[in-house]
Amino acid sequence: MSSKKEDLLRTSEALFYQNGFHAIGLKKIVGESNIAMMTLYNHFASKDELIMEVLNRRERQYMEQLNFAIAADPSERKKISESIYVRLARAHADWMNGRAARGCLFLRAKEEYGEDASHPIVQLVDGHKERLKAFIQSADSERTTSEVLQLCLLLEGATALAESEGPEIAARELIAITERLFADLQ
Amino acid sequence: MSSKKEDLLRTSEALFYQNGFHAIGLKKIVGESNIAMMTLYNHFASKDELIMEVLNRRERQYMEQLNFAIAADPSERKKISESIYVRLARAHADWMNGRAARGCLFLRAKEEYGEDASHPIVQLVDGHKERLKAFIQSADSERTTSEVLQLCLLLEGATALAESEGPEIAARELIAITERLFADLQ
DNA sequence: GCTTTAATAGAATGATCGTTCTACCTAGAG
DNA sequence: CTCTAGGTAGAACGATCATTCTATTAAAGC
Repeated sequence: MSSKKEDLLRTSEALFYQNGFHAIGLKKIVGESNIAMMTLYNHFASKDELIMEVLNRRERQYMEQLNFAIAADPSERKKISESIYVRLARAHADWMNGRAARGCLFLRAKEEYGEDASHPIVQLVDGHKERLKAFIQSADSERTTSEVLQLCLLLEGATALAESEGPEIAARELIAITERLFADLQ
Repeated sequence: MSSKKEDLLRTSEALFYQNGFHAIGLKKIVGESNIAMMTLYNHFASKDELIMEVLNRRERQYMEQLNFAIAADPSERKKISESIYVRLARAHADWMNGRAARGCLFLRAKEEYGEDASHPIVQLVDGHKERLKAFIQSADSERTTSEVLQLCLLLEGATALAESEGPEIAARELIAITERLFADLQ
C-alpha cells in the first residue's frame, strides 16, 4: 500500500475519533495528512468509503488484539487457568489504555449515519458487532448466549465509562466486574 | 413557557438524537417544529445554546425517573427489600425501553464537541456525569466509590448494547448482572 | 383604538461542505 | 530520452451550514 494512503488512513482515524465524522472536513484531513485532495479521491471514491476503510482497519486491529489474548501463551503458566472472559476483558482494557477515550468509533459511526438502516456504514457497524459476538461465543463455547451479551455489555460499558473517568479507572472496574461474574469455571 | 418553545425543544431532542448534532441543520429543525427560524433565535442565542437546553431538559427528566425509583413506594411491599442498585438498574431499563436506542445523548455531545475541553457543552456533559455519580453515591451510602463506578459502567454498557441488540435485550442483561453483583446487602 | 410583543415567510450573508477540474511536476521503467 | 503513473496546489462547483435582516401579521394589555 502506498505510504500516502497509509498516512491518510492513520490521520483520518485520529481526526474522526477526535472530532466526529460530520464535524471534521476533508480539507482538514488532507491538510493533516500532508497529501493533496486529489490523492484522497484517487484512493477513495468518497468520504463514506474513506470512513468505511478506516472502520475496517480498526476492526482488524481490535480483533487481532482480542485474538492474541486468548491464544495460549506457554510462557505465562499462572495465567493460563484464568477464564477466557477475564482474558478478553484484559485485552479490551489494554486496547483502551493506550488511546484517547472518545467512545466506540463503530457506534459513533452508526449514530451519525443511522437515520436510514440501509446505509453501508450502518451495515458495516452492525456486521462488526455481530462478528464480535460470534468471536466471543466461539472463544468459549461453554458460555451461554446470555453470557456473551453480558460480556459485550461490560466491554461497551468500560469504553463509555472511560469517556468521563479515564481509561485506567474504566479498565480497573471492567476487570473487577468480569472477575466476579466470570471466574474460571472449574 | 411558550408552546412554540416547547415544540422546538421536543423536536430538537428527537432530531439531535436521531441524526447527531452536526448532522442535523437548523432549517430541518425549525421545519419539523413548525416554527420560523427567527422564533428559534428569539429563544436561543445560538445552536449551541439550544443544544445545552435540550441536554439540561433531558437530564432533569432522567434524574426524575431515577429519583422516583428509589423513593419508597408503600404499595409495593415485596420489592421494598430489593437493593437500591437493582432498583436504579430497573429505572434505567425503563428509561431505555420507551425510546429509540441511539446511545447516551450526553456522551454523544461530548464526542462531537470535545476537541476542546473548555467548550460549554463539554462542561455541561462532565457536570451531568458527576451529578449522576453523586446521586448514585448518595442513594446508597453503604456502597464504595468503586461500586458507584461499577453501576455507572453497567448503565452505560446497557445503553450502548441497546444500540445493536435493542433496548429489551440490553435491559434484561443489565438487570441480570446488577442482581448478581448488587443483591441486597442483608 | 393603540401599542407592544411574538411570530411569520423568505431572502441574504459569508463560511464551509464534499466533490471535481485543471495544469503542472516528479520519479522510475523501458 | 521518453513514457507512464501518481502526486501536487489551487481554483471552482453547487449545496448546505449557522446566523441575520426585512417586512408583514396576529394577538393581547392598557
